[in-house]
Amino acid sequence: MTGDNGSKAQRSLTLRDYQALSNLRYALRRFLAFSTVAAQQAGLPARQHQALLAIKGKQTDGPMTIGALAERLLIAPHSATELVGRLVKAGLVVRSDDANDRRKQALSLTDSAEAILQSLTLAHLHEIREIAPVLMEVLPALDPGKPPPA
Amino acid sequence: MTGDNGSKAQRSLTLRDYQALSNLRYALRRFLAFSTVAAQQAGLPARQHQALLAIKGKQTDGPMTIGALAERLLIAPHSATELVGRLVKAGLVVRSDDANDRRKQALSLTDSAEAILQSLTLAHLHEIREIAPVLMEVLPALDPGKPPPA
DNA sequence: TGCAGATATATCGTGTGACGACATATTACA
DNA sequence: TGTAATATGTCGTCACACGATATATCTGCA
Repeated sequence: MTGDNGSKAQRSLTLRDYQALSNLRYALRRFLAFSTVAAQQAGLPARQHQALLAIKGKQTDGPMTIGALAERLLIAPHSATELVGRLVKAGLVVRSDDANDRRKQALSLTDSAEAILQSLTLAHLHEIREIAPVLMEVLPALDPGKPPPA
Repeated sequence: MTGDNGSKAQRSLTLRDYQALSNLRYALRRFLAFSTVAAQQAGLPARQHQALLAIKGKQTDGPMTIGALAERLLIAPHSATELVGRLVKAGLVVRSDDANDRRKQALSLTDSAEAILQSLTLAHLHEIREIAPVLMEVLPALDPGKPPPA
């Protein structure tokens, strides 16, 4: 095989395309690494922080459930079960039976979780103000239809 | 007085702030999930794909080394050693001794890796054109100095 | 009304991959 | 030259997500 697969046009890929994509991944990694470190300094694993944020930032009506959390975090429902189990054990989340559908578990944050999440969210907003310009710069470089403003 | 809350004003967080941050994380998770699935369909663990991209997209002169790869991927050097070991075993990367500093290992992609990476990069560029508008929309919502267009 | 299937959550064993601790090889420099 | 610093490698361990499976609850339809 020659690696020329013919099913898609590939002439357009230049070294700069690879570099731009690599730079995007690097920027994302740095943001995620910042987030991970910030969460761990606050005493919780990154996944647990994301879960708290997803519970707090729920958009639709009604309480957050295990299943909805799984969808938001893009993990399997039973993985969300385990994650929530760790959060409950850490005193950050409380489960309560949903009155309408007793299969469901309504999730809510404890005061402790609210305090930690507020602090972490402030830090993240600050960090995002640092990296947003980087993203705004690297994203257009990846779209040949919209080259960066000259 | 022009602007005001640019650096120190710590206005209290509203529910919208949490929602905006939650939405950003969700968008990032979807992109990373897309990337993971695409890589696995190409027969590669996500980390190995990222390593290939980092090697291919190297910006500075000279060959990629284990240590430079570790810095780019934000992992410990000995983790990069293990990662490269898996890549070599998979026939995607070749090590060669650096002539100038024999402690270093010069890394290069095999033809097979080049082909896979090209295909994956095309798919990623296409996906980014889909999600870039989402990011462009959610990012300003996180910066109080630049609220989103009503 | 009753029961099969769907839905929601929970449990257990497994596997991947990063890390800490430690080891080895090479280079830099006092 | 000897000693610290740098670069890479090895091994044991651990967290966490998953697949397979189990249980509880709800829904629809005969």
